[in-house]
Formats: sequence, C-alpha cells, structure tokens
Amino acid sequence: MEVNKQEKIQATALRLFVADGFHGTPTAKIASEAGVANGTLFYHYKTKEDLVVALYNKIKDEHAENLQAIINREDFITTKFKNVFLHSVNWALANPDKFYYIQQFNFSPHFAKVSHETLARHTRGYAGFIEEGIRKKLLKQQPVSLIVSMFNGHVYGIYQYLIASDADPTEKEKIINEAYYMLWDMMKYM
Amino acid sequence: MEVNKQEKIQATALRLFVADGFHGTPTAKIASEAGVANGTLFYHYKTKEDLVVALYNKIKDEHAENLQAIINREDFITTKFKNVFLHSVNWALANPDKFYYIQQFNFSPHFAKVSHETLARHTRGYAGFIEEGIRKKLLKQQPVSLIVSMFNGHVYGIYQYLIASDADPTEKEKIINEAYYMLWDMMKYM
DNA sequence: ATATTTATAGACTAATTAGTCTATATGGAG
DNA sequence: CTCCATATAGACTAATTAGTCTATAAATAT
Repeated sequence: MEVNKQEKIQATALRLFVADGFHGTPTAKIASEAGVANGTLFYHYKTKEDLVVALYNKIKDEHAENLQAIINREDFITTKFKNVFLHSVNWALANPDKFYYIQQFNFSPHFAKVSHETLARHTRGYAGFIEEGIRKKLLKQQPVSLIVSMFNGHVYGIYQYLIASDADPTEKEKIINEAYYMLWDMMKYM
Repeated sequence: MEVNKQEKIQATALRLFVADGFHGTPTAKIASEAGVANGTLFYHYKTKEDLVVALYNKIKDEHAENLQAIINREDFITTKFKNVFLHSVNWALANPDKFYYIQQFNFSPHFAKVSHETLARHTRGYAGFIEEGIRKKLLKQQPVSLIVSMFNGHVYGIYQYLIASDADPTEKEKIINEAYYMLWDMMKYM
C-alpha cells in the first residue's frame, strides 16, 4: 500500500465536488478517479454524506489549527490580528478548492447544522484575543461574534476581488495589505 | 386559471432548492408541490437547469432594479451609499430564501459563468456613482470593483451575524446602522 | 502458524429521476 | 362556430446512482 487510499479518496472528492457539486458527483466517479473500488469508498465512509462532512471538518480543522498557532504566538494583539487576516487571505488564495468547498458547504442548507457547530467551536478558540483587544480599547466596543462575522465577510470580499483580478503576485500582496488597512480602519477603536 | 402556474413553480422551486439544494430537489417534487403536472413544468422550462438559471436571474434583476432606483434618486452620494447598504441588508433579512439561493448559486461551480456575467452586468449600473464618489474624494482611491467586493463582503458578514443573533427588530436596526458606520470608516477618504 | 481484524475489490440491485410523448383543454382570432 | 396556438396533464422510459453483498487479500495479534 504505497498511497493512503483514504487520502486519495478525499483529494479526488474535493476536486470533483468543487467541479460539479456534492449531488452532481457520483460516488462511482470519485472511486474510479481515485483509483479505488466502489466497495472501498463505502468501507471508509458509510455514506456519501459521511464523506462530504468528513472532508469539510478536515479542511476547517486544519485551517483553524493554523490560525490558533498564530494567535498563540507571543505577539502584540494588533500584530496577531493582522497576521490572522493575512494568513486567512493567503490560505484562501493558495487553496482555492478548499476555500470554495467550504463556502459551498456553508451555504448548503442540508449541512447548516454541521457548519454552524463547527464555526461556533472554532470561534471559541479565537474569542480570547479578540476580547482582549476590545478590553484594551484597541478594537471597537462590539460583540466578538460581530467582529468575527465582519472579519470573515472582509476575507470573503477581498478573495472574490482577487480571484477575478489578473494582478501578479507582488501586486496582489500589495492589495492584500491595503485591504488589511481598510479592515483596520473599520475595526480599530477611535 | 386563477394562479399563474409559472410563478407557482418558481416559488415552489425556490423553497425546495433552499431546503435541499438544486440536485437534491427532483423536478417531480417541484411539480407536485406546486400543484402542476410534470409536463407543465417542462413545458415552461425546457430543462431543470433552465429553471434554476431563470429563477436566479429573476431574483438578481429584481434586487438590482431596486438598487438602481435608489442610485437614481437625487441624493448626495454618501446618502446613496448608505441607502444602498441599508436596502441590501434589509432585503436579505426580509428575503432569506432569496439571499440564500443567490449565495448557493454563486458558489455553484457549474453556474460560475452565469453568476459572473450577471454580477458584471449589474456592477456596470452601480459603477457611475461609486466613480463619482472616488473622484470627489469622498471614497478611498481604490478600484470600483474592489469597493464593490468589499461592500458585498460586508453585507454578507453582517447578514451572517444577524441571522444567528436573536436581537429584536429595533435592536437589529441599530446594529445595521452601526455596521454601516463601520463600513463607512473603512470606505471613506481620509 | 493460525486466527482475527482491517482493507480492498467489483458485480449487482432497488430506487430514483430528468426528460419525452401523447392526449386534452382552454382561450382568442377571424 | 371553427381554427390554431398556448397551456396542462400524467403515464412512460432510459439512464443513473447510492448503497449492498460476497469474496479475497493484507496485516496484526496470539
């Protein structure tokens, strides 16, 4: 067994789900393109839905872990804030499939409960340093969840702009930086 | 014929698509719950995809028309800007199904081309007054499409926050207003 | 070495589903 | 009143698809 079949299945599923959507992708196609048999897929994931959810949680957890590492570093709060933003945007740009998949999942009514719970679970991890920023009057005196929502909205907005633009990498970095200062104009305590 | 069957089909399709997704909703179910026969649905819409796209464009056009009316009013640019934001958020809150459907569609790779073209078409309508705002140094000196993307991101963010919150209508209005001032802090020329 | 668990394969099935086809009905034009 | 186009109905079909079943193979434990 040279390749991990489970990982092959997940990678193939991600690619196909992003191309054709959950329902638009037959399990047989995932299996065949992943180079495994139908039975293997259903051995590892009891149902198709299981696979969809497992893939979502894997991507979200992976991303949340990275953010947590940034937050845990011994930096000044505003530095953390900036780094979390930069990492989020750069991660989305470097992993468009994953970012796309996450959005697709978040807007699938059928999975609303899962995505809501996952978001809530991860937000608890970020809450601490945002609360500190509010307390120290660096951030506007608003609820943590409002700040998180606006933050996510901003990442979403700048991502949409960047994928449609044909700016080269250096230029993109500059745009992301400017987007950060705009975000900060919005968030900072005055 | 007391009710317009086409409208009944669209309304039912919207409800079911939001509940179960495009692929998760059989045409037969749409027809039966709309109280029409299968043949009737396929008489009005040659394919299922036709229905999905027609519904999307109808909702988007309807919304864009409202925004255009606001933009065309003889108001100061900053007033227009605020009104467009307020209307967008309130429209989303008043029509969660439609807003949800739009997002779902926007993140369906299969329809990427359609949604991209529709966005571009509508953006041309908004461009004029944003350009004026930039020229008059009311808005930051950034590309129109960046401003539109961030604007949309902000609407998206505040919507996500508000549907998860249990604030009463009066309180929600207050939150939306604060969200507007935050948006303005971000967008205004300094 | 043997037994047991884990992993893989692929044929098969029962159910579902988009779209077709033919038959009516309804309403307006001449 | 008679045509003809538009609208509606619903049975039917060909294709697709999630999940099952049985058989092995590989790895691990005893």
